[in-house]
Amino acid sequence: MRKIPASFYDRTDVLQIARELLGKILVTNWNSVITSGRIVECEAYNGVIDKASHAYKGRRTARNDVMYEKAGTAYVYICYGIHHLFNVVTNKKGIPHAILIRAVEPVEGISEMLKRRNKKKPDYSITKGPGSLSVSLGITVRQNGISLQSDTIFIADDAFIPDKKIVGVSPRIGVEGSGEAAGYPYRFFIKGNPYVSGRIK
DNA sequence: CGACCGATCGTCT
DNA sequence: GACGATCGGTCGA
Repeated sequence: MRKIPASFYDRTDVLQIARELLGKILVTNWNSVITSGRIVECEAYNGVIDKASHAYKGRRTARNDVMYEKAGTAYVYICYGIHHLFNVVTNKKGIPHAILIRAVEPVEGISEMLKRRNKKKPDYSITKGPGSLSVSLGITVRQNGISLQSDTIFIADDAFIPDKKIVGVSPRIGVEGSGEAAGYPYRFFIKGNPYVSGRIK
């Protein structure tokens, strides 16, 4: 199990990177409390030409500034006032590509996740959906802008690669208002995995 | 299990 | 002043 190198994120094809993120392991380590989960669902946001992206038409504000950072930076923002959504920045500095991690399957630290979620027993909702996984892994906007080469939050590769046959592709969730972009097949997920959010599994 | 709906507040217009 | 890259509870089947 090794930390994914910066070169993994520093590529031009955000769709390809999103596809390859499936099966990788998102790890957080706060004061030696480790929680991790295997990525089973993510969505690509294709920069300035993607109407569903925060950086559509080169939009740049205090919130999305980190999208223009170098590849392998964490972009975390608040949605609906309560939910912290974790994204990975890709491509060269100045090109605002990002991938939203939407769901993971718990690997390590499940009892800690239960504490953070205020639950007694594990169920599939514990890391299903971007807001939920952030609570379980202890991710908040405090991590916005930090490097995924750090030791507190990173993505690891344990050489597991999902078979092509079990990788599903669909339009993204929650972007109905984005015109044509709403239909783009930019969501990737592991078919049949119970932690995958949304309707299409 | 699906459909619906209210919560909640930072961000941008 | 309106609107989210959402969630969890409730209701009905």
